[in-house]
Amino acid sequence: MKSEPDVYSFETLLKDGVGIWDGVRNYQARNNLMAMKKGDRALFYHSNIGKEVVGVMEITKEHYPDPTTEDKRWVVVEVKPIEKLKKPVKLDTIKKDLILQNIPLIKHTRLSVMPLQAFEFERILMLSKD
DNA sequence: GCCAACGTTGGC
DNA sequence: GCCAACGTTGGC
Repeated sequence: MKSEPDVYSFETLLKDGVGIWDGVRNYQARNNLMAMKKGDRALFYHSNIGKEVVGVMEITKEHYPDPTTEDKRWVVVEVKPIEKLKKPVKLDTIKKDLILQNIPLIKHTRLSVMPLQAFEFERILMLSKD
């Protein structure tokens, strides 16, 4: 899940303790939000500034209508921070990694909420420990 | 239903 | 700050 850190950063989420993932206005990203189940894990990616995966989150509440718009098409989920990565995983590193060649972060750069296979998720965590 | 124009995202 | 990619809108 991507956020520009000057708008909403992982540090802010840590401070808040819980966050509402609002503002998604793209059908594909919306569908990915709706596929999330309580207890699912998600990675927090800082787009634009940093361009790196910085933390792990857990979905604490499944999708409901986005309170920031009247438009019924859009939804939010609620998340809480699980851990801050010791070493952020840079987009560069992900691009160079053979195991992560097919993740949407690389292929669909503009998509803000995207699914990961379990092995891809674990691989990113592994790269954060190097 | 097509497509040009336009707006937004995000990497560089 | 620029631009590529791509989604959306509106005229026809």
